[in-house]
Amino acid sequence: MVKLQSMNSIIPTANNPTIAPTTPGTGVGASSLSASPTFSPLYQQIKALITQSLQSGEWKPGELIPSEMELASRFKVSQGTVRKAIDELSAENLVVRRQGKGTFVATHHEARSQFRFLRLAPDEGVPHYPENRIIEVKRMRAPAEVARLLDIKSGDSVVFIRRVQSFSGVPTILDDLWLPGAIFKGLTAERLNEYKGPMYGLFETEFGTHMIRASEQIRAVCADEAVATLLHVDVGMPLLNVERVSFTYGDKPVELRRGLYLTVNHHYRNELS
Amino acid sequence: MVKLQSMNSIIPTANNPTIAPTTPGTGVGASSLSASPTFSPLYQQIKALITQSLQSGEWKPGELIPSEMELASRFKVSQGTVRKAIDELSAENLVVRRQGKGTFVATHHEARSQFRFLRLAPDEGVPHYPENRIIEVKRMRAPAEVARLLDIKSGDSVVFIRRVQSFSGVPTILDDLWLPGAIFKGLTAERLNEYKGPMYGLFETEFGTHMIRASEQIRAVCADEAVATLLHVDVGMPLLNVERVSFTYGDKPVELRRGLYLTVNHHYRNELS
DNA sequence: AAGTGGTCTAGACCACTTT
DNA sequence: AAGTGGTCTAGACCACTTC
Repeated sequence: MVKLQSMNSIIPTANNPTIAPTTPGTGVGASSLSASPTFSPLYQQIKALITQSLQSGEWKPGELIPSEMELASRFKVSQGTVRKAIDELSAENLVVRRQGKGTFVATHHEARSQFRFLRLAPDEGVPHYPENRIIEVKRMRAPAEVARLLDIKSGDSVVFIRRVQSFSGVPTILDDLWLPGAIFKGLTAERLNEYKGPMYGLFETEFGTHMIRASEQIRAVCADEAVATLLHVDVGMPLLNVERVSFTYGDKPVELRRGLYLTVNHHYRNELS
Repeated sequence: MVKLQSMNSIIPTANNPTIAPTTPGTGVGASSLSASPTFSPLYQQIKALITQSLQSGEWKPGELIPSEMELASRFKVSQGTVRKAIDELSAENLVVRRQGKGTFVATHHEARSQFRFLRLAPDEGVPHYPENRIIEVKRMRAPAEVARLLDIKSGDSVVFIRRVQSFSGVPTILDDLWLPGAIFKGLTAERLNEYKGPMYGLFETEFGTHMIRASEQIRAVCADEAVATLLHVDVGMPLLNVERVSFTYGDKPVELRRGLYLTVNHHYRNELS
């Protein structure tokens, strides 16, 4: 009996993993492995395999993935093991489970996930999505700092976007974005302007790049003249400076964003738990 | 056979719940319940019971709770059901599992959880805990806004604390705190000053109040004269204004905190996922 | 060796959705 | 009725810690 599933290195890049079934019916669930330095539970390996399929585009955002039973039979493990793998993927918002329907690949084209990456909420009333105005779109060579954060080479092509978002007509967010040119070919101001809805939805549909997580650093700054003009505020107005790096599958950085938030009638909301 | 565990209202405040065991050996895991409007899975009820014991102080922060087997036998359910309940409590940071040792009640007296509620990190170098200087401690009557957020009556007694926290001698955080006087009796500047380590650790040990989560609203503001003096910065310096309400078991608010963060060499870190 | 949590399986039934 | 995920149980073995 082959029993190799407890080595991390076992999972190959090829399609047919060496994960072996365990003797069924006897209750010998886990294989008889010795203490190995790189122990990885079966469900983690299954999780990695499913993630690979997500990354490779085998199942696209919004699509239904195979049922737990189907995956269990594909990977030759029990349904419970697949379940535990999907549990974690669901907790990380990579997939969404719907009882009675199945498990779907997470997508940004849903009201449900609209506010996962937009933390600015009104002081009064219910959150709603801002209006979008594209100020500028251009291609440029990546400055050293931008290149470092996007994990590309200094001088590589990047797409620069500047936009202003407004709530009920009041300019509130000034965003500067830098995107790797290699991924976002053909991104124009027109495309951004005609597209209604969250930008990450467009990235997902048009450029096959699904953002799965982001890391933000927040500081307080004062508006300079250029910023003051765009946000219709006085020079010196205190603003939140939110620097974000967004990642797609495989923890690959694919967006750098510097947002300036006017927090007179809004606040950045965060839950600590 | 009594089978009532699927009604939310079944869990009494008394110690002996009406959760009934299911027929063992037959594989009839779930009881034969009809669709009930307030369906609550067994493990959720177990979770609620464990939370009650945490809240009542049956098991105090840092202490070992009974093993899964023991809890399973106490509640007359399978170990797997207890496990699922504890899984969630662990995910919510109410308890900490340690393989081979047992499950412990979460405590703020641990390096592990020091930075769960302190999100200000240095731009360079590794995070470390700030030095503490208590500026003022006094009892006062709660203003309307403070009372509202603490869910007490306007005019009720509250403890007010002002402190400055410094990193490597540089004043960086000015905190104003309001605590319900009824809970924090006998809290003095001396106690706060002699105590080394996180304030939530002191609250936990000395006042039996364990913070489990907090909600923050962040804005950008400018330093006024009083603030500028305390933080050794110029008037008008942009600062993060972090308003926090902290909760203990049962989602009861027990702390209101307004922090002003100097973000010249530090930033507020947030992971979006 | 004994006890703890961690993993894995197998099988049953429940709740929900679609056919 | 059939298929999906959700819950519950029972039992086995593994990894880790303590005695």
